Amino acid sequence: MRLGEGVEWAVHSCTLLALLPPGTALSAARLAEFHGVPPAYLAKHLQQLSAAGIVESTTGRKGGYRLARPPAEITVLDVVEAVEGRDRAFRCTEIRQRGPAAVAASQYAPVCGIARVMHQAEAAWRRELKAHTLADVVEAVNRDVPPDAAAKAVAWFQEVLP
Amino acid sequence: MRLGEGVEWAVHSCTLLALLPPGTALSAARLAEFHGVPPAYLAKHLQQLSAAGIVESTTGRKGGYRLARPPAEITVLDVVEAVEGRDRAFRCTEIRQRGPAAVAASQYAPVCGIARVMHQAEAAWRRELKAHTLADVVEAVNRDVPPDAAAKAVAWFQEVLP
DNA sequence: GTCCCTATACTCGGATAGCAAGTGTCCGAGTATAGGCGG
DNA sequence: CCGCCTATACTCGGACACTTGCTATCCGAGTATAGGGAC
Repeated sequence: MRLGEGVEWAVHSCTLLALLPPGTALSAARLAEFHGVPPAYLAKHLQQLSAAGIVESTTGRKGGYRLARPPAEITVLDVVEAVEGRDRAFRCTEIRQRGPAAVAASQYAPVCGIARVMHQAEAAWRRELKAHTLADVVEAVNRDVPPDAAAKAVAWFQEVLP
Repeated sequence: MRLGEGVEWAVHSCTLLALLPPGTALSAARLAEFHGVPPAYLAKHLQQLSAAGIVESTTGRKGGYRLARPPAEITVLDVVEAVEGRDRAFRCTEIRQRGPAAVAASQYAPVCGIARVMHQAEAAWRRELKAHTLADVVEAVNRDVPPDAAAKAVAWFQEVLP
């Protein structure tokens, strides 16, 4: 099981967007520059966040991305699902209904006992991600970020913002 | 995020092996036949289970696979990790230490706040899988399996076992 | 009848192709801006 | 000096290659078995 790099980039980008002053926006190129990742590829994931309604995009000269809702109303699960999709990681192919012991489909219980366990585990994973909002993440980052890095970030903000 | 089909096959196969009379074994070909899956590919995953010490293999004419431990001492997590690997799904690439706000590596907190959330969620997933043993799965399957399918399975057992 | 030997058939294990999805990149359509021009 | 218009530069969005890992398969090494033969 593997999560794509885009998940990490998306959560970091949303965290940065949460720190933006109201009324301002950051372009995909700026976000990529700040995180040291390929601009074109990050743009792809920002499009997914935009399609999911998590960020809003404004085109034109001073355009860019900004959060579509307050950070406290965006969960980490929202961001992860926007990038990684809403499909389940474990896909039951109903192999219990195949082979020499198979009977009519109507005879089987609605969900396979094995799939039930896997789905319970995934539900726990989602529940944990849903319990943390972007506001929580911002708070944690503000508490852990090195003072020097924070100062550099503020300087960079003042440089790139109008 | 996607789990490979092998996970489903492996758990089902282990469940079937848990129902075997002591002293008997099932070959990869028989397991594949019972589940209606490609024999050669299932064999690959059975090899992984064998390497992980979950099943034991005996070669030769009446050889095959059998559980290496009692079903109550094998968790679903053991099986999943054997097939899917023990690596974390979320891999933190430390992008917080890149870009214009980067400072010396020693300044940063040991784990990124974002990675911590992702790891907590994965820990919840693992905890849930670890809470269910093969014995639990066998019990659930015994409760849910259609009576006709159980009868067919017993007949198939008597046909293929010596 | 019993024991031993050999040939066999079946087993696992690793090495080998094919394909889908994630990864990475590019260019075109559209828009708010900035400057110049006219009034 | 003020307002309008146009050209510009910058933005997003979707369409196009490439690499990694999952999917699928095959063949070779090794062994317990089953049968036959000798004693």
